[in-house]
Amino acid sequence: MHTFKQPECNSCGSRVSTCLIELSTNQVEEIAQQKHSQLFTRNSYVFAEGQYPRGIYCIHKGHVKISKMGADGREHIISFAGTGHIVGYGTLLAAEKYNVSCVAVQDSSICLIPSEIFFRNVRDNPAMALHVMHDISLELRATNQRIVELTHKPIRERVAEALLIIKEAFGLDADGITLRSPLTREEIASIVGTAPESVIRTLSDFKSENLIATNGRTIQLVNMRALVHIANIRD
Amino acid sequence: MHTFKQPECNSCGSRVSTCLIELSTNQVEEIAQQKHSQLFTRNSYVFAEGQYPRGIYCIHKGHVKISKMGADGREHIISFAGTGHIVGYGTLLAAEKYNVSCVAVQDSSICLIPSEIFFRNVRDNPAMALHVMHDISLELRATNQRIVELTHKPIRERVAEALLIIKEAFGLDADGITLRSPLTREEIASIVGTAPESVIRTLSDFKSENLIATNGRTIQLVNMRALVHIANIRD
DNA sequence: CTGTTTTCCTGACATTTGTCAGTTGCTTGG
DNA sequence: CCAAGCAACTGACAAATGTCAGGAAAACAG
Repeated sequence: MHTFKQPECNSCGSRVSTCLIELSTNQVEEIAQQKHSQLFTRNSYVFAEGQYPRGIYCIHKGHVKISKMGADGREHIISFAGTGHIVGYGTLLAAEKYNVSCVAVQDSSICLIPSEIFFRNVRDNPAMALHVMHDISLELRATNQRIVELTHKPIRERVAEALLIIKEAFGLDADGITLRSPLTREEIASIVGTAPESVIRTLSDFKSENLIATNGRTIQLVNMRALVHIANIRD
Repeated sequence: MHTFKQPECNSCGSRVSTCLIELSTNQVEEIAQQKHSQLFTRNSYVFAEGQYPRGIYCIHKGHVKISKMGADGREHIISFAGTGHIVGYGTLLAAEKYNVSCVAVQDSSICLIPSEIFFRNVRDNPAMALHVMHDISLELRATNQRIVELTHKPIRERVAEALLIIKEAFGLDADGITLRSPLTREEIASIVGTAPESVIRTLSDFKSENLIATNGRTIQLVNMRALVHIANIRD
């Protein structure tokens, strides 16, 4: 978690997949000079609930989870972000302490862009401002969706959906079925909002129905179509 | 639900409690001329899931619920908005169909501000843009909070919390304890994310513990401090 | 490679919550 | 003001999920 060779902003995925696409070459150059880059190992905190934001975080390489402590002391994973994504602008714009934590789930290289330069660009650049609003609004939509799913779907459906969420976030191996995910069963339970045992049991069911195969922590999606059907998505 | 005497923008609460506070007198005047005002009776839709947004809605007087259909066909109430609030800008900025519905829970007078004029002001007025971002970010925070509460708290805690949410949204009568709420037990269940019977049972418990009193649909918060404690809020 | 630790998995059981049926009591519209 | 309809409430039961304990397997550090 110490400073290392700085990633290049010009070749960074965040340049093309986020609101930073609205900036000129000069403006990106300015960010490149002011950013702070760090390597985060698995399970180390990028930021934590209760801290004050100091800027926004560009994920140059790797994956993080956005999570939050429940009243029962159990973690809930709200979402994932990976290479080329930006996290943390919501809280910065709300001018509040973080109410979620951001934790690396793989060794990840992540840059902090200080608040000041972010705000300046948002204020001076309407296209960037609209882009940010657009992204936050999409996040809000996804979160609303999630509320209803977590509240009204039985565990079997939610576990199937969690597998699809993991696939979206981490992708598949070359074989086209093996999840590229470092997540433990407990972390999957934190997506689903249940106990690890319930996840394990449901995965065992899926296995005996030949919908998935497992090999230690690794999961293979054998019958994706059936999983989509079970997940009962209608969006 | 037909056109009627137009409310005055200049004396409207939305002028002072929302992003519209950032606009000049002239700009407000322009909105006043372009807005469409309607009276919505209880249970009538302001907008519905799946429709395309045509602008943002200022609640001049009344209350609405923001809700969403669950996969099980049951309604889930995500939030409330009342006099002086604006709803619907998230979806407009996301440039998507509504993924939530907005329904009047009381007879309400609500104005539609067309997309075009809203976007023009957001684009030309950085202060307004920042204000909008701020508000959406707060909404996102609240929604994240809600996810964890709904997923990790038992029904008793969630019902207590729902009573406090209703108090925040609708306020109390002059006696300082009677909820000014038109909500049915089923609607409360839709906040809590459970069956109406479970809500009724929990309310009966609260009643026998002298935390609340009821009179038909009406609820009185007799021991607020205890309810806050049961709700287990830590924010 | 090997021992140690963590995670995965299973079974039995307790608890919570949902469902169904039926009664009572508001409340609302003619 | 009265009647019809809807909402509130209760009890008994079923189903889903959480909890606890223990063994097997995998991951990891040295």
